[in-house]
Amino acid sequence: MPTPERTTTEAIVQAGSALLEESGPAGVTMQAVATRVGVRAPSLYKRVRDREALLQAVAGEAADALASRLASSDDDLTALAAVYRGFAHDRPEAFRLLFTPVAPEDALHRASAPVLRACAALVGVEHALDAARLFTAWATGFLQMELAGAFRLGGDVDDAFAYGLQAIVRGLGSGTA
Amino acid sequence: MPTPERTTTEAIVQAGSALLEESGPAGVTMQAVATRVGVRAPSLYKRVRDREALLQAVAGEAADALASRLASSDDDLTALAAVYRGFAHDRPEAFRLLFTPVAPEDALHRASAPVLRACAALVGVEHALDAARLFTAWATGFLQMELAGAFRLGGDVDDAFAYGLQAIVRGLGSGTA
DNA sequence: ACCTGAACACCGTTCAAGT
DNA sequence: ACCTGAACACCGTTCAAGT
Repeated sequence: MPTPERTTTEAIVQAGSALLEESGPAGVTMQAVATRVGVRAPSLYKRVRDREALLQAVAGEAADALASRLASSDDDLTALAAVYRGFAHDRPEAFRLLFTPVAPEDALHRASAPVLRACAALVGVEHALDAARLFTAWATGFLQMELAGAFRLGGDVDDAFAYGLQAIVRGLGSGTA
Repeated sequence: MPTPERTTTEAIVQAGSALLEESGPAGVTMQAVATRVGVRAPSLYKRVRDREALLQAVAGEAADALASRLASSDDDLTALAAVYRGFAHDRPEAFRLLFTPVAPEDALHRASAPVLRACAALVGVEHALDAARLFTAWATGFLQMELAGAFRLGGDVDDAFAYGLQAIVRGLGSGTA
């Protein structure tokens, strides 16, 4: 006799995301997720291959959320940088997860279209990809350092972010080739 | 009756580093480390508070190794970038560990003196810290993306690295304030 | 004084048995 | 057709007992 479904993949992924922000990656145990969706741990395996697949799904959802925020931003690097930083502040653990081997390989890629457009406008289509990689690498590294507390000693973090962004835009704008 | 010591903290940390590169963070189990130094797992707790402290020590050793490489490099951003990238390629897992919450807070800080000197020469002492943060953030983000395979699609990675470095040096060199 | 086996708590995962 | 208790393998950690 069929049994009604007591949870959904979506609810599981959402529980995983919530636990991730509350307790970090180690807090995302199958048991904690199961409890949160009102089921026993073995039942999760009906919807999710294993814990790694669950974390991948959480990373995928985060990538989509980031992509959607970036897509509704202005297409210039200053606005995109602010949106990117806002996401990292709102969901620091998910942001970190995106740059982990567990993340789907194309996680970043999905979010990169607006950055590519902004870069093309600044340096031309020919160097847009290199420029986007420069911008993304800087922003990602900066935010990870900020989240890790690497900027505790000296200086204002907001100022350092603005300084870096300006220098990059300057460097890209004055490109020779 | 005293028993001779059958291992040392140094051997334990070195075993941890080797296992980290061979099998990633999950491969650094207390049992695997113990086996590698010829002892049983519980004995490790004589030298190391717990697994997290062991990983911290591994991260600390990696930070020292990186600092030592950077210290014997030329004090210009191009040379430092190449050394930084070389370290990330030689010890990718240790490099990743350095930007993880487990890393000692001052891990990066220890390696930053040469970068600060190079930046001071380029933009003056007043903006050396902001410039060093720009450079370090870019290099770190770029290398993490490279290690994660985020550059699989299109373009030459070496070229993208050189392009980014040039744009940053250009942007820093043409600073206004 | 250091090392170890045994034990405990906890986790991921499987599977036969329930409904 | 989905859910669950029971079981297994594995891991981190503690501790009394060995030498």
